[in-house]
Amino acid sequence: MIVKDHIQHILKEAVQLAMATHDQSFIELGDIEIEIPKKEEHGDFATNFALKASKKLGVPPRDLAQTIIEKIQSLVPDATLSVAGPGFINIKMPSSFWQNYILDIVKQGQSFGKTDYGQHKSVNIEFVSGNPTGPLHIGHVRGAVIGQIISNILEYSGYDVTREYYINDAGLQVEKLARSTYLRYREALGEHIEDIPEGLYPGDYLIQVGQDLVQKYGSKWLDTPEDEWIPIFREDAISAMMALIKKDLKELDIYFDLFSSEKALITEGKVDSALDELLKRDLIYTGTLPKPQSLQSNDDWTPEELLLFRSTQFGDEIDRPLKKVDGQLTYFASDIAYHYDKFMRNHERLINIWGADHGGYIPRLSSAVSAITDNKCQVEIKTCQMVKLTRGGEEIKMSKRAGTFVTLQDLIGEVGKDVIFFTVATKSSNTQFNFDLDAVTKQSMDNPVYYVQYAHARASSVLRKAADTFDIDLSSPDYDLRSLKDPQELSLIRKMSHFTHLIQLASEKLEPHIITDYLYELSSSFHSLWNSGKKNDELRFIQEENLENTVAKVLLVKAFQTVIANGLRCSNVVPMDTMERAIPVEDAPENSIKQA
RNA sequence: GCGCCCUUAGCUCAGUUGGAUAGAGCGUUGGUUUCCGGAGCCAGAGGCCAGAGGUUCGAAUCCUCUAGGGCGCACCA
Repeated sequence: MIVKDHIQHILKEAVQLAMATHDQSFIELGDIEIEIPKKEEHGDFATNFALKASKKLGVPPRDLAQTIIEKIQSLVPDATLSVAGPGFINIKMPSSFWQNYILDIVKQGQSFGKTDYGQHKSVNIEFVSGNPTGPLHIGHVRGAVIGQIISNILEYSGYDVTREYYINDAGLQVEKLARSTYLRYREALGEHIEDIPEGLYPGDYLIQVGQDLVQKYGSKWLDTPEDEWIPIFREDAISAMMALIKKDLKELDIYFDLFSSEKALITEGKVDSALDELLKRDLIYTGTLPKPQSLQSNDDWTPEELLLFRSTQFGDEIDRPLKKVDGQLTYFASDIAYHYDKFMRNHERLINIWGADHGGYIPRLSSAVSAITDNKCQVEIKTCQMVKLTRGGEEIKMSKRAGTFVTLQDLIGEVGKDVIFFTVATKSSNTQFNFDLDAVTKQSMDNPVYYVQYAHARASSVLRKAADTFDIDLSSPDYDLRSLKDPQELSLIRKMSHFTHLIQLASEKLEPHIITDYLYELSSSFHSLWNSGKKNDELRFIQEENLENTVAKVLLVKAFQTVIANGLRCSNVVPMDTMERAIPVEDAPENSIKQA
């Protein structure tokens, strides 16, 4: 049960009773919103309903609020209610309500926070999808983190989630990969290769692949024509690159349910049949594009006949090509087929996590998906801005051309997976932000993820100590929780209760930072309560002379630990029972990320 | 030139879909160890929410314009 929903239910009933009192026939008043006040003086829950409805009903807001309050009181006799300010209704639940709530949390354990809000709808989420032309790098990190956490959150919210990686293994880029690999192959056979030509992939990671191919084939391909070795080298290089990428993903604790191949889509004829579908709907024609606006008026421009999709019918600026002049399919064409394929696999929601640099591509794809699925499916595309990597205020530039990019491996080596996840997730995905290496390495002690981990470890420590000191049986059905009456304790429980609806909120907005921010705040309340135990013995968790109180406190700590652990798991961070695994500053690895 | 996104404390960012006195961390100033882990806690300073209009009981949030930054604008994926 989500507490907020429960309260909303009660409020709804109270409003209906109040309407009768005011002699109003039913009027459409919209949703009754419950909010959790920022200030605790404003109670556990609040609603602005009276403010919103007063005009329609012709009753002053405070009067209306008073009537509603009386009705709520009759439904929940032991709640404390008040009218505040211009007409807010503040609701404060009795201590016993919160005390009993921790039993719910402890009982649910790892399931606490899960709901069936998503009704087991099938969601497909596609993310990372880096080209199979090299290892993952800093440009992929945000999509990886956001996609993975959103997947976790959606699962918690009761969706059936399929994590999918789309491999762009057709087209020009993988051909360039094949050519680059061929050069490394010749190099491994003793030939001196000056420089990897402009436009090919110069990265060192292909050296090993070249050597492996010599092991596999010997000098067999040295003097053969291009069209014989290209397919071989393409396949072998792609699988080598995917092995690298999968290794990167494994280190981030990201596992995909499915890797889909663009090439397979084409060879299986799925692209052709998707285009047929669009043709049936009269959305494809052969025509010419207008002159691009980015060209100057005196630039050369020869219009060409192309196969086009009528994306202008859906608000796009121009119609978009499905085939190139030479008759080859465009990436767009196979992307339509790919999304159609996902739809045909019975996914009800299609989510894509993209870099902001693909923003211009959204209108054409979403219009194509709407068209081909007859509006049964709307693709949801979440873009995230690039992460700017800085050290000491200086930006670390990357250049694919020069091969000077920061790999994900470098980043993991320097700051660790948990730090990456938490740091990236804490920012809302559509803002630009600086990932400052100094801030997360030199001062790693102050890093938010350790703060949260420390709270979890502290809770674990209390539970260990309690088990050593007392023989506590937490399975006994009767607890006296009345000693949990301090405002700090009740406030902590209240915050724990927010977890479930924040998971839902995060799953609606597709925003991981809602969870990581929450974990930080919850941890802060716990650390604060802990320290209050220094001054006030009654707040100490373990009270050697008072078993009854200790049991209550231990349950509180257990509940707290449960919520933090669940939240960390959502954030793809493994909860720690001790802090030993954290990297001390002096043992941190040497800086492997150099200024370009 | 056109389109999308962004602008909140010195720095990095929140702000519960229009609510109550705009909040955290870092940095800074001061305090805090008899103790279940001090990687913690408590207090202070720091704001014209980029700027100007508008919408209404009420705006950081919605609309218009302006300034600054990011991204995109051919058949490359």
